[in-house]
Amino acid sequence: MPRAHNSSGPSRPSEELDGRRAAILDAVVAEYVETAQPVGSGAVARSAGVGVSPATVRAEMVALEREGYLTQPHTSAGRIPTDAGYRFFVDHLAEPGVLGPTQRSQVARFFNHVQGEMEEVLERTSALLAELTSHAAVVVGPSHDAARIVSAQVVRLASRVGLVVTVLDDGAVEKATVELDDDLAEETLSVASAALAERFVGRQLREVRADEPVGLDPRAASVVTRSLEAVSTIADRREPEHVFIGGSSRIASSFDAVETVRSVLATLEQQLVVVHLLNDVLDSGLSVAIGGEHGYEPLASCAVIVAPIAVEGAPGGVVGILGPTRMHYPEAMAAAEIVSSKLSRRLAAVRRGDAEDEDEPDRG
Amino acid sequence: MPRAHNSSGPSRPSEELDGRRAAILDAVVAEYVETAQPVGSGAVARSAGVGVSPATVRAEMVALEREGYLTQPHTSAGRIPTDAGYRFFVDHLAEPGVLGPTQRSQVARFFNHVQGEMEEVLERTSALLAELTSHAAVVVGPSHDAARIVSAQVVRLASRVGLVVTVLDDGAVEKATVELDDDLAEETLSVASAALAERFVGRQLREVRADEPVGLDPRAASVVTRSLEAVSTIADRREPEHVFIGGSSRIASSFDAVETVRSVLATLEQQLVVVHLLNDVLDSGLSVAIGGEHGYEPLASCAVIVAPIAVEGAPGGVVGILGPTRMHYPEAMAAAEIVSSKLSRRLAAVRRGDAEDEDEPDRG
DNA sequence: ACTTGGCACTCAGTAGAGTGGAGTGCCAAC
DNA sequence: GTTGGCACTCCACTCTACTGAGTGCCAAGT
Repeated sequence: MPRAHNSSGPSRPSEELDGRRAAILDAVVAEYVETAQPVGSGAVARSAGVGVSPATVRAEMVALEREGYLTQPHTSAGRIPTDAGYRFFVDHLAEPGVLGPTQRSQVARFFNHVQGEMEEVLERTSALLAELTSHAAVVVGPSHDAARIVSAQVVRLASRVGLVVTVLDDGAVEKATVELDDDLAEETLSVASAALAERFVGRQLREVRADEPVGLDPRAASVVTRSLEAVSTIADRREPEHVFIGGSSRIASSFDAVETVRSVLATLEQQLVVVHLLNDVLDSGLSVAIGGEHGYEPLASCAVIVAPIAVEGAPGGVVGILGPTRMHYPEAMAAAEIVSSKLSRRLAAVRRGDAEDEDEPDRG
Repeated sequence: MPRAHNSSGPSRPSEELDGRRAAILDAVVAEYVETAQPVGSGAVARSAGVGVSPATVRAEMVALEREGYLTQPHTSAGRIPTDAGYRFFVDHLAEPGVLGPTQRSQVARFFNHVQGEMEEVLERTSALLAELTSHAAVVVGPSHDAARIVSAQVVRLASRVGLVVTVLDDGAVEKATVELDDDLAEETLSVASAALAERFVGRQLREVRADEPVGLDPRAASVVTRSLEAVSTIADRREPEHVFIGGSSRIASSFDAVETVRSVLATLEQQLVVVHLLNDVLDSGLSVAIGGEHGYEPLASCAVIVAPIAVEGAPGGVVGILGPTRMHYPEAMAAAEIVSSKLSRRLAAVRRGDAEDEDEPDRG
């Protein structure tokens, strides 16, 4: 968690940098994030919190560069933070971000008014987070891994087409088409449906495996067998989570190299990769992965912010922000934080069967 | 439908341009699509099918510019086709495109091997079309407007949470959560479920309206009422079609102005807009909308190619390609054509309950 | 009556020179 | 240890000149 930086005071305990260098790094990051221009010693010396002359700043900047926190695009230019520089900033310098009142009320309004099934809520949440931060946002829903089947049936769609529909206790619905014999009696279908239910309910999807039903009309048994096959296939193939990506067009505004834009977008298109990325970052215990810290080459110029969703204590997915390393970290982290926590409460409330949880009025 | 152009011969009947001008326009389009550079009279004169000197070409180009088919970036540059120029090219000059053998076998292999529910097939089809054309691709699934409910039930997810699940005869499944009274008996739920089924089955989703159930245990009646409400809400809100967009990252490669990329991507994010766009183009009877022809400002530098999906004669959605106006129209149109027709057959086969329709082996 | 080669002209693009200025590293003085 | 001074570097910008692709026009040719 970020700690407050000492903007003026005496030396503050720090893992690697004395107070002055830290303040200079802080100033460089702040300035560079704002202007996107290399920051010179003059600007740093002018900035509040650094009470020394440009010459002194220069000497310190040389040290910061030697230690890997800053870099120079060319000899006679100012400095730019390296990934390590941003990392130090995030870990030791950044004050906890706060959202503006407009944004806060936007979040409150959203969660007070949003309705619909979980998928829709997650989708719209990703759009909200993108809007809040002006970056691309990702929301990964809770895993269905542990969900149990509460209902299973097979219904007829057309004379030779049936649909197996299973409902999971987390609200997910899975379906699979099965071929039916042409002259299958309605009654036989009901028998098969009942047999399916008996066999499925209470189990997890992936526990469903093909076996030979016994003691059934052979025609019904055939339907059951096919249904089992179909369901076990989808259980194998299905992705365990739903991924929703919002605001990916904002990637275009974040980078000026069109090739970077393309490769980042291409990566976002691979939803599986995105899920893995977020989970990797989460597993590593970080809330931010900067530049190369996650091992994903095409996203080397991106920073990823994650915040876990927790539904009643259990991990329930993750929200993420994907932007350039030159990013307003505190604000973005605050946004991820508040959205994930609100979303967590929301999902828990839905699961408990509460109506709306009006904890905060939306003013504004 | 495109007709063959006369690459050398005598005057061919044309709506607006005599053979030579048409040939020149053809050459300009072909060259510009290839090189992205303004095309000069020299290059045109050199190109096959135009047997005149650069001076003559220049004179004709002045005419073509006056008539609105060509434009000049600046005085001493070559010419670029206008939207009208592309339009004439598509309508009168372009030879019907053919896909390369690699692409053809790619399509065949795809449709022979793809499996899963319709949503998955559509999603992957959009990726296929994007891959084939190197442009963004859109697939809009069949409308659910006419679908009838074949099954409806309410199941319990948690003590106070129920889920209404309706299955439509086109294979779609809709769901809506309902709040349950805390101590609702299992049996009452079954009664409500049965009542729901009785009331729903055979109707369309939007025909479901709240009314007072009679002759029921009041607690079951309350469940039914709430379920009716929930379902009629989703019937109102739901989008009538599923939209799948593939390869949107390719937008980044198509334009060099980053602002164009951003605005096109932002438009693609609004799925509803995309559906309307495609349907508008389809309704206008075109298979291609170039530049400003569709009225969508942010896509003014794009061309849209559409091909309807027809399932057993009825309209069943649409596939689309979104790229820059400077595009290989014949090939893209051919790709849209073949994918939509294969997809149409595929969907019809699923509906009939056929297994796989192996009409063409995949060679290579 | 077209077509064509010739010709003067236009103008984007490039290369080179020059300049300004932001920023640096170093050093001597404080 | 800090600072002002200073020489230096080098990007960014401007200005100029030049090239060359391409044009429009016109008079001569078929």
